[in-house]
Amino acid sequence: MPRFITELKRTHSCGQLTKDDIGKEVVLFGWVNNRRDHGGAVFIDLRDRGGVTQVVFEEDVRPEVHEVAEKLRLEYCVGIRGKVVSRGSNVNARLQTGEIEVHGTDAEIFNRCESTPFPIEDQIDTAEEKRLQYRYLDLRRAPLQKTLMTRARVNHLTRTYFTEGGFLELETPFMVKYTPGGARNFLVPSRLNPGKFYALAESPQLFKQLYMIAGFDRYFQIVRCFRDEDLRLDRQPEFTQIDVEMSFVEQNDVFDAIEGLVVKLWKEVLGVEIPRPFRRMPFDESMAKYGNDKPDLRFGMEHVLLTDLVRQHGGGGVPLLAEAVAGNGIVKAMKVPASASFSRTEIDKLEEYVRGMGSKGLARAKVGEAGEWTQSPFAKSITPEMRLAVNAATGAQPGDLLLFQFGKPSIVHTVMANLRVHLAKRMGLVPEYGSGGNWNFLWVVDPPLFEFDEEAGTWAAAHHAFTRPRDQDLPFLESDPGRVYCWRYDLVLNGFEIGGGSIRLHDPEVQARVFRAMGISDQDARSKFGFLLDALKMGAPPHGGIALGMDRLVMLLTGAESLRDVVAWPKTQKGTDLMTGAPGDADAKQLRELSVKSTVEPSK
RNA sequence: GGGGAGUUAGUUAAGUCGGUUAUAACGCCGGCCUGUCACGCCGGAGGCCACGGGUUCGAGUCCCGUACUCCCCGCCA
Repeated sequence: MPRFITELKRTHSCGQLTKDDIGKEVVLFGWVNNRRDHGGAVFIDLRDRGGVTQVVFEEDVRPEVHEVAEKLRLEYCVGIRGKVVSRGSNVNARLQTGEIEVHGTDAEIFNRCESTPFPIEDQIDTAEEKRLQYRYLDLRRAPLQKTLMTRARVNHLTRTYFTEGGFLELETPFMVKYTPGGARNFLVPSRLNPGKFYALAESPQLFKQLYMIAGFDRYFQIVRCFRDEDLRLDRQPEFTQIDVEMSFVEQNDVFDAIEGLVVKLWKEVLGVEIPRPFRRMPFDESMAKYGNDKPDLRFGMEHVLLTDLVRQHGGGGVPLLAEAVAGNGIVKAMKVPASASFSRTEIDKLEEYVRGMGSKGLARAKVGEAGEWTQSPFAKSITPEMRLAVNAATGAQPGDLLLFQFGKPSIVHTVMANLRVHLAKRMGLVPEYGSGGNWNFLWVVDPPLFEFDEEAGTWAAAHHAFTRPRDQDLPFLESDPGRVYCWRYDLVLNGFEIGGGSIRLHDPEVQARVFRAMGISDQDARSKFGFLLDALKMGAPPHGGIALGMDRLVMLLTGAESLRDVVAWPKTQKGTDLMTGAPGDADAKQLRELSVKSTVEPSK
C-alpha cells in the first residue's frame, strides 16, 4: 500500500467534492464522524473542517482495505484514497457532498481514538464543564468550527477594511505601568526590579493616543486586553478589541468609519444589509426609558419615569412613594400588556428575582375596567387623581399590569432594566439567545462627563479622564460638574455594548480643570499620567477613537449563547481553565526570584 | 461579598412517601449483516448517586456544610 502524507498528498477537503468531481481519484484526510458496518460493505463519514464525505469500502473489491475499514471507530484519524462516484438517485440531502461518495481503494489509520467523553456531534447537551475540560474535542464540533472560522473572517475583513482606509496596524505593549482607576489590573512581578510590578494592559488607550501625538493619524489594532474583574456571559478576563484611533476628527467621522466596518461585516458574513446611519439616542433618554446605556430596541415596554408626577401629587396618598421622592429617590413604572397574562405565582417569582438585585420588592397593580387597581399594595391608599395620572402616563389599559420600582436611582434603573429584558424573553418578544434576525444598532451619545461617587462623595470620571467635554458645558466644570456632558459614545446592539469611545481632550488647560473637578491634585495627575500630560503639551492633534468588543461582535454575528462559545480557550466564571488547570501554584524558588511572598497557605 | 439554578454509568436523563439487586436511551466491547446515512439484529460490560458530616433500624431520596459549573447583582473609567 502507498504511504499517506509522504506519497499521497491531500487533494480535497471533506466538504468540497461535488458531482463535477465524479471519476476523479482523491485523497482525503480526516476523522471518522460516523460508521455503518454492513459486513461486506463499510460506510464511513469522514470529517474535516470543510465538511463530511461518505466513503465506502467493499469486501469483494479490496479485501485488504476492507479489513482496515472494519477496524475504524469514531474519531479515528485516517487517510483514505478512492474514486469519486455518483450516488445516482440515492443522494443524501443532509450532506453538502451528498450527491457523491468515495469508493475507498486505500486507507491508513494515523491514530486510534479512545471513547470520547462526549459525542462529537453538532447538537449536544453535555455540561459545559465537561466540554471545557476537553476543549480540543469540543472544538472538533462543526458549530464551534464554524464560529471560529467566522471569527477568522472577521479578523481578515477588519484588517482589509482599515488598511484600505489608510489606517496603520500598530502594536502596543501588554506589560505596562499600572494606572489607577477603571478596571482592576492583572499584575506581573518584575524579577529585575524587586518589589515592582507591571500591569497587563486593560486596553491600549494611552498608547493609541500617543500614536496620534506621534503623528500616525489613523491607527487600528486587533488586540488582546486584560481585566481582572468578575466574569459574565459576555465578559472574559482576556478578550479582544478592535481598537481604533483617528486624528483631526469629530464624533461623526468616527461613526462613519465604524459604521462602514460593521455594515461590511454584516454584509460579508451574513449577507445582511444594515441601513446607515445608525440610530442615535442621548444617554439620558436611554437611562430614562431603558434603565441602562445599552438598550435592547427590538421590543418596547419602555420605562415611565414617575418621579415628577409623584412629587406633583404630594406622594399621591402612598407613603412609600412620598418617602422615595423625598429621599432623592426616583419612581419608575413599566406596563406589561394584558396579553402577557402573568399569574400571581409568576409575579411572586419575579419579586424574588428583583430582590436578588437589591430591590426591596416588586409593587404591582392590575388595571381594571374603570381604571381601578387591584392586587396592588397601593390600591387602598392611592388618590384617584394620582391613579388616573399614572394610568395616563403609562398608557395602561384595562387588563394591563403595572410594575413599579422606587428608591435609590441606581437600583431602580438596574432592576427595571433587567426586568424589562427578562419579561421580554418570557413573553417571546425576543429569543433567549440570538438576534432573531433583528439588528438594532444604536449609538448612545451625550453622556455626562462625571458621575457622582456616592461612597466617596466626589465626582468621578464616568469614562476616563481624557474625554473631551462639550464646549458649551465648560463654564460649569467648577460650579456644577453634574451638568457637563461630553463627546463619549457607545455602540449598542440588541442589549449588548459592542463598542465605546470618545473624542479626547487635547487641550492641556481644560485637562487640568477636569482633574481639579475630579479632586485630583496637580501632583497626583503628574505622578499618574505625567507622560501623557507632557505629550498633550507637545502639539497634540485633536483626536478620538473607539474600541469594539470583537468577541461580542462575533457572538452576536453567530448567534452564540455566550462569549465562551466564540473564544477558543475560555475561562470559567471563576477565571480558571478547566483543561490546563490554570491558574496554578508557583514554587518557592519562582516566588523567591520574583521577590514575592504569598499570604495563602498552600493547600495540600 | 450577595441572590438563584444545578451535580446519579463515558454522555444525557428517570428514580414515587426514606425500604429488596439504582433504571432507560445513546456511546463502548463481542458476534451477524453489501446500500446505509439516527443503519438493523443478537449478546455483554459499565455506578464511591460530587465531597464531608448529621437524622434514621435503613439515605440517591431528609437536614447542615464544602467544592465545582452556570445565570444575575455588586464590580467592569
